[in-house]
Amino acid sequence: MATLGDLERTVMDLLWATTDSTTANELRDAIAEVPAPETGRELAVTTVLTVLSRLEKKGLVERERNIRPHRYRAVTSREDHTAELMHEVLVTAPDRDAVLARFIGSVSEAEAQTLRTLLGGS
Amino acid sequence: MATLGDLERTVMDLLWATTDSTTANELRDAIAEVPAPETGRELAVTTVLTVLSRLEKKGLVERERNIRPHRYRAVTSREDHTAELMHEVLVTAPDRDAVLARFIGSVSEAEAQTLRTLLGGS
DNA sequence: CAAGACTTCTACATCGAGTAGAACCGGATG
DNA sequence: CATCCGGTTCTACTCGATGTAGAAGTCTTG
Repeated sequence: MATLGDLERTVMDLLWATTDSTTANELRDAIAEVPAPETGRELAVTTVLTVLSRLEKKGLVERERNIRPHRYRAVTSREDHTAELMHEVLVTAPDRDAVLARFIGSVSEAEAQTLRTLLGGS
Repeated sequence: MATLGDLERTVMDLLWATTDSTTANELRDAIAEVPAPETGRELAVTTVLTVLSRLEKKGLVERERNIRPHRYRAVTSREDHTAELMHEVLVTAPDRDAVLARFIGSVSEAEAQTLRTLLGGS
């Protein structure tokens, strides 16, 4: 299961935050703005590029290589990715129904309502 | 989010497989029986103990220290643990409803049915 | 073709996890 | 009580993932 490090996570969050592609430089600047990193330090662009390459290898990011400042973007939406992860977790247990039962108990009433709607039919 | 290594996972699976507590030695033997590890090798007991300590630190395992061969057992059931993990994943995304929508689409019809039943009321 | 922008290579530190020997501890036993 | 032994804790080493970035290589464009 693809676990992400802090920086990788930050980058993905930024990529997920926009629909269009971004360049490594733009990302470097954006990262500096993120509140999290105590001292909103400026990372070296190469650092960002390394992370992007790793994320690309993990299949989470893809880039346009034909144009010069390569442009990167997330392969899947954050929602799809998250849902996929949840499913991966679900199938690690043999008794899925039992897990779902516990899971239902952990979501808010509003979310339960959403689920009822989604499951609507038959 | 508590990620487990292969051996840690194997140990948890064994602990989850039984309701009563176990000793490090019993676990060492049980691990040797597990098919997975290519060569069902015999690990050193200290290895098992180290893993158990780490799992204890992670809050997944607890032990009886008063008796001599300490006896270990999982703190929560596999189902509870898995459901908890799923929830942790869910809340990493801002738009939970959207994630749930995608998630519902990824479960089998049988599981969807289970969910309908679980969500029953109102 | 040279300069600057951009990318890839290489490298190192840190951390989690697998693995286990060395040292330590507490109860059984002569 | 001194000893022995199973059992536990300490210490340590390796390996892979991740953060981080300099050095070196490669386009682009004037």
